[in-house]
Amino acid sequence: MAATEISVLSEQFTKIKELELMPEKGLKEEEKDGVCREKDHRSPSELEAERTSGAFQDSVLEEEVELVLAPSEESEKHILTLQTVHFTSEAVELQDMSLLSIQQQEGVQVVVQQPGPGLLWLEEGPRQSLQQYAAIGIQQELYSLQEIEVLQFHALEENVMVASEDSKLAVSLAETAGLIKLEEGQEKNQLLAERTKEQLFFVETMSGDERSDEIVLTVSNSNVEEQEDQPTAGQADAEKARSTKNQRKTKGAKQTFHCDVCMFTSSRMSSFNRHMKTHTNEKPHLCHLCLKTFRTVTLLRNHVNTHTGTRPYKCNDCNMAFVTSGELVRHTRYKHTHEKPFKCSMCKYASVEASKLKRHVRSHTGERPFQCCQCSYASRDTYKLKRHMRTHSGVHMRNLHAYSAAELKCRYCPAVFHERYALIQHQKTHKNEKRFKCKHCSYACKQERHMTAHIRTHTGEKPFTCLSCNKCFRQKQLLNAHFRKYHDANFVPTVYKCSKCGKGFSRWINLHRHSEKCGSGEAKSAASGKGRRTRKRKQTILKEATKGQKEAAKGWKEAANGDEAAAEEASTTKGEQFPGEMFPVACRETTARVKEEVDEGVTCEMLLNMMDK
DNA sequence: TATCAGGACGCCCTCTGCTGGTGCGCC
DNA sequence: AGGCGCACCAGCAGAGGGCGTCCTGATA
Repeated sequence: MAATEISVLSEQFTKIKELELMPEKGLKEEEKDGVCREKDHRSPSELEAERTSGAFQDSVLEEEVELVLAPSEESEKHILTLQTVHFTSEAVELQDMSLLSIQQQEGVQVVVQQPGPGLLWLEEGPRQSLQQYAAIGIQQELYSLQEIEVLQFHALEENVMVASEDSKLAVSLAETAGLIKLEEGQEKNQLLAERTKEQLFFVETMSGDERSDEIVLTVSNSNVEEQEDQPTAGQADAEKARSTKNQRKTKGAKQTFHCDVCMFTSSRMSSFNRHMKTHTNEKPHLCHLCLKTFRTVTLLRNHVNTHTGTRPYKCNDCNMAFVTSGELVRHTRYKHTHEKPFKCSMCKYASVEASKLKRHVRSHTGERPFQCCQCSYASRDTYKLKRHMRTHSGVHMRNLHAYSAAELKCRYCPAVFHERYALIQHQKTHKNEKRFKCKHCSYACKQERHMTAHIRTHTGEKPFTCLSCNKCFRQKQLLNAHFRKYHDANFVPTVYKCSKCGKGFSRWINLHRHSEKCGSGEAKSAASGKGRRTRKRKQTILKEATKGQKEAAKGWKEAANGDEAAAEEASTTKGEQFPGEMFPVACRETTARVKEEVDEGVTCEMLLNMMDK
């Protein structure tokens, strides 16, 4: 193949600094957000740059350009990074040059159009001159970008004859890269190889082909001085943010702008520009009430509304009001319409918000992405991890005991603190208030559920009935403990065993009491064993329970078969065989539950298994 | 360019279940 | 005195509801 001859012309030259492209299938090196980038494929050493070295004089890298080529509508994106350089020489030869025009916006964004096949120029003013032309190559040997699997770029040191291996370009480069030479006369665009700083960059595109006839370039506004100076962190972010990878598709098609900092893409320049501001710390809008700053006027306005209490969006169904319309819509769904558009595919759960469904799904998958850094605990959402972290006091110390210049106000009273821990402790004094007071006695407690349970000591209500033995309890946890102990064959009780005499105790405190007199240290073991009286009693209960289970199961089975009357009769009459007046009620409820589950496909065998447990 | 509508994320809360400790009274 | 059941309580964790805030697509 013949080497590419480069004709370079302008004072300002746009150099292809780096090429990143999405290759054909199977060549992907990295794929993110639909963009696959080919990285760092260097040229072979024998590349010979036959170029217009004289045209390159004192070139200076000035602007960085990134180019995305869109060979097809939606699929692959070819990304180039260009840099503009300046040339003192105005010796320009335009023959064999392809032309690209660049519309520079605010010195940052550049969109490339293609009036001609290959030359690229900057459209900085109303009048274009050769000095503004940036060269992108051309020559006789042309290659289709679509067929380039590996692109390699070399910079040619200006005014230096091709001598180094690095500057031996094009042909072998192309060969190595798998370029396929196009026949002369085939319609094509070509960005030409360019020579500067011992690197020659080139990229070739096809023209007359919808796959390549539109290109978008973005030029950063960085300059040599900025590059030499160490920018501040914010500046660095901003500069990085300005470096984008853009894409322009076929005529009339949408452009896509890619953020180089995050995975954001947008087809709108305005949205893109607005997004880029999120990568800077620029917050020009100041709240005159608290001096807090905001990125946008809208955010400031919403914030000021929190000061003034202005909540323009009022709920028609209740007295709630909100700052934004979205809040009102969401509130309406939660409180009034109960519309839950996000439905779980694995259960009946539905939620108002997508994030809630996402969180819920983790209960199915078991995913626990939030790992505690101090123990093996992992949670399914951030809040639980945060709540868990309170159990690690060292974290606790750093977060809670640092001095806070800002006043930390108690949410329940006017008290103010400067230490978060003090605030929390103070607020606990409010929370620890025993707000629930019994109207029958002097008992008071902090939790309503405890008061509910306490009230039952006055009313005698025992709403929790054992389905197996009909024993009633005031608290569900007591019923559960009872059921495990006497009706669950798989239940293995914890036994606290005296290490001296071997006697077992069901509770540690009893062992402790015993050990004080026995002279042994208390030991905890899982050995079995109960008092004789207890064992005998348990055996009796189990015997009765087994009988009751069989009868009840019969009723359930009949219920499962659709014979509600028989089920009712079985559940009630058989239940009367056992002491306690609540069994029939409980059994009826159970029968109803069973029927509901039968409707969902639970088999009789499953029910019997449930009963056994 | 400003604004609206809606999504995404995070925070905080409640409800609930479970476990374990403690104290008391009865057998 | 030992054994046991019950009542009460604290603490942790699972699940989900509700809302504040920020961001973005669409549009006037």
